[in-house]
Amino acid sequence: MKLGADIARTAALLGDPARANMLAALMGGVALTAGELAQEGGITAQTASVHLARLVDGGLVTVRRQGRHAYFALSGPEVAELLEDLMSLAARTDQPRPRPGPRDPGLRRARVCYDHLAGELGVALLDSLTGRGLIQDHDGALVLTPDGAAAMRAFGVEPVTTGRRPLCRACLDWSERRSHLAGSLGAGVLNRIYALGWARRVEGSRVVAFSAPGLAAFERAFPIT
Amino acid sequence: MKLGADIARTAALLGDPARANMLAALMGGVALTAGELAQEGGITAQTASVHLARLVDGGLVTVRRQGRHAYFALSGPEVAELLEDLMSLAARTDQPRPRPGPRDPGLRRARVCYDHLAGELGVALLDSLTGRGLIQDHDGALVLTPDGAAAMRAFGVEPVTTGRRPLCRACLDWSERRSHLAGSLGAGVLNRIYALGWARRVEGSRVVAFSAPGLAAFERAFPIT
DNA sequence: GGGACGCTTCGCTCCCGATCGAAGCATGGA
DNA sequence: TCCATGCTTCGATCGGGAGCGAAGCGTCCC
Repeated sequence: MKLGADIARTAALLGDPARANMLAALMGGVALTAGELAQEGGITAQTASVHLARLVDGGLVTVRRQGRHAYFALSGPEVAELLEDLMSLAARTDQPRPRPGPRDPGLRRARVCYDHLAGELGVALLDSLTGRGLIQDHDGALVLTPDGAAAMRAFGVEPVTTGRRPLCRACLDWSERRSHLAGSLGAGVLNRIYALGWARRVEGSRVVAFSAPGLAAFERAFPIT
Repeated sequence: MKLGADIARTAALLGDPARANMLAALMGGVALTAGELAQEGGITAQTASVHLARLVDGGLVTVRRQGRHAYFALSGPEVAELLEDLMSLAARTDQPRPRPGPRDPGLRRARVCYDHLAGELGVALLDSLTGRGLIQDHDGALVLTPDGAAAMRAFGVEPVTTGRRPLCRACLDWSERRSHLAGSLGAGVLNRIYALGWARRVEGSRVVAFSAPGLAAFERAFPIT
């Protein structure tokens, strides 16, 4: 049975703490340079270089070289989802839970999960959409209703499915233990939130910082019924 | 950023070839003894014992001791899905594809994916259900229609959602590169197929062997439209 | 009870790979 | 042109853990 070798080769890439930390940092969705990732992993630049080469070789990460910098990013949403699943499973597993979620209140409140909104506000977003019948939740399978498509267009997001990526997808929120909205629609909503100026990314962190009026507008647009 | 440590700890468990092979063997859905798993992993009993203890400790595998035997099984469908995702990602990654799927024709034809049907027939099953409007596929999110629920009851499967597990779920078929039906409904259908005597498990393998009349009945029950 | 069998624990060896210092090699700016 | 910066390659060290032989321990069967 050589079947497990494929699993092992990929899983081993995720099994090193330094690499896992670098990948976790990349879940912010932005590309980072080798130096930044070395710092994230708590290792020197030489070591990081070797690790990153292996991640690229394994297809988990893509690299784009610009001048004397090398920018690394996750190779796609599937990788981010795999990492999220691993975190979920690891959290479920730890009976003596050493860390019931991010300690940082900002991270718990609203953060980026690859390219969509996670945390309390991410869960609230999906709750609002399902509560108003704009998205139907069939046992974890999310379906955008016609009303929902109209509402999304009114909000400024065109509900189109890009490539093989699902339009809606339930992503288990690692801190909230409930689902938030992923998929291309989730990415579109977050982009729209940026475009409307309701929130912005905090430099060097996964935190999404809402302004006071932005938060009010968000709660008006996605009320909890 | 100690966040990656959780990922690494769990992923490292999957990153060893011997452990990965044992887990792959457990994807057949049946519990196996430590000795059988040692053989699957290509290692001695002592080494397997250590590996299995770590898998149990990591929450990926459960153990049930009966007499002088110890039966091991995956701790749940999430683990099987994680393994399937890893295989998918590894297959996508390998540009010079050394193995475009299982070489065994029986495995390609019909096999067990934890507790539901995979392979050509598994894909055909879902194709039939979606083609006849019994299941709607919204970008990978599967929804059983009222007609579908009636058809399932007529077939002898009660479409109930058990616990937190989704009723329908699209599971990317590793050999076919298309989706087949997972979730509790997928498990129910396979159980019904066994109960009807259409097919049976091949001892010590993931192959599901259909009898000639069983295959004919299957194709009559789930016709390709 | 005695022996066979299955799993686990102990002790030891050995190898892979993670790590870093130092050097090499590009790019960009002065 | 010369230096600073960022990334990569080379060489060497070192530790964790995978592996097995041997022994221990519980269970089943005669």
